[in-house]
Amino acid sequence: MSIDEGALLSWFDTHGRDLPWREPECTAWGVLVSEIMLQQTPVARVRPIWLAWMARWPRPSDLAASSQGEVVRAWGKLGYPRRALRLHAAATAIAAEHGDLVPSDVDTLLALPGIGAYTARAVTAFAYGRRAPVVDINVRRVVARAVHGSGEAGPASTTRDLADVEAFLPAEDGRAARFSAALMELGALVCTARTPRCADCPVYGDCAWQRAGRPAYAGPVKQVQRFAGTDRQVRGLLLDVLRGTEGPVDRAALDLVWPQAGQRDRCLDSLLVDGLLEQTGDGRFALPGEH
DNA sequence: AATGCGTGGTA
DNA sequence: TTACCAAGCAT
Repeated sequence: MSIDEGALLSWFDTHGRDLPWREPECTAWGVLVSEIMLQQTPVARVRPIWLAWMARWPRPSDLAASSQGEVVRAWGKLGYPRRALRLHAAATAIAAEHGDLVPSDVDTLLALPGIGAYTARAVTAFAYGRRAPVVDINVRRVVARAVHGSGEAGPASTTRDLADVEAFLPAEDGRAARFSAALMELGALVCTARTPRCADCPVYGDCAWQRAGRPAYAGPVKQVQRFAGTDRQVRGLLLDVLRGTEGPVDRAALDLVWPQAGQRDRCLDSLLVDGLLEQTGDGRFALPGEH
């Protein structure tokens, strides 16, 4: 079983979103920045930050010339701010080792910080129009349904997931890249996790899940991570204090954000270990490089 | 392989 | 309101 390329691409032409990182004039650096920002963060929240980011740092070397603190501040509340540090590190490596040009081959991209199996292939495909299986949660869900007839994707397995898509990816570079973008878009707009819009689906007629009578998902239930009360929440509150001020703050200001001293201290320490915060000579705390 | 890592919109 | 969900990565 496969996916009808013509039907999918025709649908993509009509219904694909106009996103700034899909514009023909968007650079490979712009594509890379978008892919990092979009890791676990919705398009609507990424768009304004991406626009500001690209206006301020149009090339990797521009970002590399800024401090980590400025980059973390510009990241704002996109979440998972370690991504901002990794992007800064990747930009530094690209500027220093790759002539300020984002690499185009998967293995070179994989060697950069913050770039994994998905992002490396997304950059290869979307920035350079090369053939590479691009597998994110949207693609895994579409494949699970349309190809395997399962209600949702099981646990991720890079090797298996890549092989799944490799099997039906068009052979030619440009067509493969466009096919991948369309497959992701279908998962994002139509073949959604909670309430799929099957009536609007361009591959409805070939969908294995439909043909099987839309059986309920029988695989392992994936645990939804709690947030309230976790270290993630406390780290976010601590970092938000620094984002909201210019210079270093003293400990008392950070003590206000969370009542439990033990957890607070643990989170503060982990932020220092991660390099998201630094301690000044007089014992205060600052974003990295901002003191 | 399972877990930790932010944040906010939606049903 | 709570629970789910969002273009993953590193360890």
